[in-house]
Amino acid sequence: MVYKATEKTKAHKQARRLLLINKAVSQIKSGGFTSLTIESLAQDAGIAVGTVYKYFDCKASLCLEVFKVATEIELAIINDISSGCGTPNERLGKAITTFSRRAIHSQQQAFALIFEPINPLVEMERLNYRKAYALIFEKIIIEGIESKEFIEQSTYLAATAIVGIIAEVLVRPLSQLENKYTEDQFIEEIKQFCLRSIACSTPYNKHY
Amino acid sequence: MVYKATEKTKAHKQARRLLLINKAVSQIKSGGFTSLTIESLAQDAGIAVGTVYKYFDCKASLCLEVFKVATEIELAIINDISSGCGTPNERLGKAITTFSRRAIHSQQQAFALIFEPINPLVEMERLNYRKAYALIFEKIIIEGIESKEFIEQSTYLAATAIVGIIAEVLVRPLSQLENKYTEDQFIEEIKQFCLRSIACSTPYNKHY
Amino acid sequence: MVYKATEKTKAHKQARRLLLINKAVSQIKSGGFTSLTIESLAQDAGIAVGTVYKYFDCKASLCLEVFKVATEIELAIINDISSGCGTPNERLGKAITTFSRRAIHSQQQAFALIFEPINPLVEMERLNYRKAYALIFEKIIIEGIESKEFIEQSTYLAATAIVGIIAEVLVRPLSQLENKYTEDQFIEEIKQFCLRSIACSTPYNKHY
Amino acid sequence: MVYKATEKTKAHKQARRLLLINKAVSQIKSGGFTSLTIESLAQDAGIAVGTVYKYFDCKASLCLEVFKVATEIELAIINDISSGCGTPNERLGKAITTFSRRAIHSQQQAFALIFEPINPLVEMERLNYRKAYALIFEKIIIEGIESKEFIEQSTYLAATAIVGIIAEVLVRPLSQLENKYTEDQFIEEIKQFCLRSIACSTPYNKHY
DNA sequence: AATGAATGAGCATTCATTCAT
DNA sequence: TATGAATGAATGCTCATTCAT
Repeated sequence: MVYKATEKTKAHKQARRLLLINKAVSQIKSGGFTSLTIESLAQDAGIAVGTVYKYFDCKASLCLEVFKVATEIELAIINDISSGCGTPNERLGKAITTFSRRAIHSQQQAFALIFEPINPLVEMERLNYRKAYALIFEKIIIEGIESKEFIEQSTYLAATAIVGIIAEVLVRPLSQLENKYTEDQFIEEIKQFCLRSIACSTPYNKHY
Repeated sequence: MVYKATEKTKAHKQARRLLLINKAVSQIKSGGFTSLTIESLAQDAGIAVGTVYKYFDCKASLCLEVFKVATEIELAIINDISSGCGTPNERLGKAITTFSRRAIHSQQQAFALIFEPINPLVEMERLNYRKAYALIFEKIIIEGIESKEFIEQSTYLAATAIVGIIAEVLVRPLSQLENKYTEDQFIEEIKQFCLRSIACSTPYNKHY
Repeated sequence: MVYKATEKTKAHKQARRLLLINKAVSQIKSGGFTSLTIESLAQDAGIAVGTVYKYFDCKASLCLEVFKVATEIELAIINDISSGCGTPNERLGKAITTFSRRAIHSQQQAFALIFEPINPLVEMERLNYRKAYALIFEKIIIEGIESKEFIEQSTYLAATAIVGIIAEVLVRPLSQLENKYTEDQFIEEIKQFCLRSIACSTPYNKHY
Repeated sequence: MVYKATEKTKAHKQARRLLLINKAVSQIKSGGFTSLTIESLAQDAGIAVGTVYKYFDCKASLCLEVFKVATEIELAIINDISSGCGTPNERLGKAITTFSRRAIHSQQQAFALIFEPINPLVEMERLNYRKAYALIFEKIIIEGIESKEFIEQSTYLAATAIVGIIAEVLVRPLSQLENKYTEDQFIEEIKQFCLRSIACSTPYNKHY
């Protein structure tokens, strides 16, 4: 009986945690981590300020959880694409375009997850997240190297560079795209840039 | 006489401004813009809080000034290298390695100048600064395309990508390098990655 | 149960608000709005600075509230007298003497409410307050004109003038009365001055 | 020789004082005493901040001087009119309309001189200024009482009330006139209101 | 377990006044 | 005498965290 009650309690507690995290994710989606305060979160979740501290030690660890959940969703999406069928070249291209498109369409969230300084705890986790991303890209790159589709290179650098390019080109401006290109054209450009470097494929039939 | 006095005064004032800016730069070098408060700056410079406001309207414009001074130093260095002699390939390579090396050695400052959100005024200036960087790289890239050393491509994307790669790989971690590589090796890797994409040169005699 | 708790909480919150407002009123009574600072108020109420902001958005809205509460008390008193029985002449006379007496006895508060510049929000409210005052006086004046007790005239001007006279004669000096007259005599003078103008009644049996 | 030099110096000093006072008057004309700072005044006069303190002990006494000069100009104008020829009724009427017109046309200055809280020193002087005004009005009123044009009354109250009415009706709103009346009509109304009370003259041929 | 009121350190900014040159 | 750079106390406001109920 007691055990069961505890079980129930635990489940309830976990549900509350998730609710809080989801609400927090919503907040960072629209205003970044800056807009996330304990008070606004509590209000949003319909609970008291003090209650938040029953589920999270302090704001830093709340942010950490929020960061983890949000990034894991992104990671899973990219991971799915990467594990799909197709040549490494195709799969890497798809991963890059997907990542790019998501970055454009959730620019504020992408900015928060990739750039926004939050606290040392999160910064450390961000390194892990970047590593995870890199690992996904790296896996494809390694396969491509093995199949001779890609040239020999530092897979760590290549994977990290992809993130850097997309972040710099699409996320950090937190603004409009160059209107010289459509979204599709721009994403295609980015893909080509990355693949030229990794696959060392000379592009043809492209005119600027 | 009066003229001289004014001259002297102006020089003195400019000297004090510079002192403050330098002290501020020191602060952002070790703790980023976050650690820069008017009080800490005043204390650091051995003056009163109110005195800071004799030299700067408000904190926002102080930050702007600090940002400008620090970035202009960086820009000038890269610009010098870019305008030197050598083929576009050589010059772009040199620019990339120089930028990389400086980023590694003043990581906290590089982070502050490239990433740290400060205030809208600085963010606008940052766009200019990024454009200036891109323009330097773009100039070489355009020359390279004209001399057929580089392939046809979006020079805007290429230039921006360079900044993104270096930022992501070297600056954002705000941490140690992968110990697999020496600093020199890593920088060489970055250069190769960028040049492969821009010059589409197949690397040879490289072993990983 | 929950409902009750909310009720209680609300009542408590309202009580605290009132406490703060009352403390603030006390402060303006002795030193005007100038002497009212968030810190002094907090200290006076025995709470922390931050707590004040649980009850009021900002200092401006606190001042507005304080202003409203204090003026509404004054308005209600004058209004009661004005709606009482008696001829317009009698009622207007009573309203003027009551207003005068209160102005004398809470000179600093009267000054704060009528003259002291505070902030745009309060200035706007002050216009409303003056309008409300004028309306009370105007209502009696209009009745008096209808009953031919008062002559035809600009009721707006007449009502405003009453406030002006009392303010100038009793409030603004922020000092002692002419010792030539007793308080009662002086108030009687003011009443006669106003009524002569409004009712155009030639006074008789008065000796100076 | 020394004596002469001192003379010259004194004259020079006096000239500087006047320059400063005039500049200060200009400032309060456009922005009230609030806008008058030692720094803005020094800049306006083309001298150093510290120099201002060679001519005035402190800001309070500067304000006092400025207040005195500005009010004395106003007083002189009203005084001229009051000492002119005509019956007391005519002269009082003229004084009231002149005062009113000046108040409307220099509302900001009128506000500063009549209402704006500055400092205890000035507040005391303001009482003198009001007394001076009252004295001018009083003189006419006393003459009118002697000539039986005006009824017996407290001349102090009557004189003060005039100031109060004009201040309340024209100055304090620091805004537009009721658009029901033209400026001339409104001033005429005010005159009539005052004269009805003081001269106890039943107005005729007026329609509202 | 939940509440939510209370905390208080921390920061940008203003301006009359001083004093060494 | 004139300068003007320097002073520093004072104030409104924020928000993560605590704790009595």
